[in-house]
Amino acid sequence: MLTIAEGKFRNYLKQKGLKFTPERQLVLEEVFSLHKHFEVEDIFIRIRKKGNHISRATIYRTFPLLVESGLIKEAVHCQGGVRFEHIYGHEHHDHLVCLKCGKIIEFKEDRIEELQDAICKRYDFTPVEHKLGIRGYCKRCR
Amino acid sequence: MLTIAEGKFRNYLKQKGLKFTPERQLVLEEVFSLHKHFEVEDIFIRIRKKGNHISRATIYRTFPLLVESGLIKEAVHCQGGVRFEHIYGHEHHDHLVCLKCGKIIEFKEDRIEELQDAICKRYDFTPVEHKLGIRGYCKRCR
DNA sequence: TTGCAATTGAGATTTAGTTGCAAAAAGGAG
DNA sequence: CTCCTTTTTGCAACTAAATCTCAATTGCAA
Repeated sequence: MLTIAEGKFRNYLKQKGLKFTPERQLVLEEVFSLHKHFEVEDIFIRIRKKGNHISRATIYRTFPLLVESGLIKEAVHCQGGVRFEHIYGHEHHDHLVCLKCGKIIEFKEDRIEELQDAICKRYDFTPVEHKLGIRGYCKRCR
Repeated sequence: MLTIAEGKFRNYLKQKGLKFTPERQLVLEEVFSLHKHFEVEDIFIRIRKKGNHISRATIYRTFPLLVESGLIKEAVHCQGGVRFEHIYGHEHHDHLVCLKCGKIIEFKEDRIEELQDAICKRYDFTPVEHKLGIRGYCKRCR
């Protein structure tokens, strides 16, 4: 899984004339060791905790490359910070966000794609991606 | 239109024990003189251009009140900054965002509400609002 | 092995937004 | 209308997130 992602990343870098450095590898590994939404700071702290050295600037510079290469993307914009999530190895999904406890429920609903196509046809628009976020209250916070 | 919005705002403020000040009126007027997405800085500049004085801090403090009172809301999270749009006097709609030119097309599609209800039922979730943003290319940028 | 373009880290810088505080003003009570 | 309490304002200082600068370093292709 990580190996395949690494391959994808290496290809992307090579094709852009960029280099696969130890720092970029650290970021990639850390990103794929998590299985939930994460932000720059999470990755920074985890790499440092393991005793490896990296600067925040490097992580900030690496994230856009991971996005560009199709491995991660900006997640639903929830509370405050910018959060990311994996794309690679995950089906597309959307989010329910609880306004009280902040819990995020992921869901999958194929009819959204159908709707997207119908709407885009109406406006002569070529879709690349969509993000649907439903905010409200989960059953425990209601 | 503005008068009614002002009434709503006055009611909200009174009910919270807050005051309707000339500065808040300026912000309200400026916000409702625009008919598209806007951000704090836009409002600041427009008020200053008209020769009125106001500080950025006051606008930053007023926006949450306008949101709380149901007059405006944070719009689709497009490129960079936080943008707002009117709620009052506008039906709910969602957005197509062109990745190249940044153009925003608003659309209305009732089936999204139906889908939302079906999904929320599935997860025992009580929806308050949703935001659907479709990113892609408009017909001129394709 | 060499050379050059890309990369890194550290800190400076930018940008967006928030906060503390003293002076000013809204607006209800009398 | 005046008084009094509470809120509001503006300014400047501050914070946090992200970006940039630049010298030193390093990958990697030839």
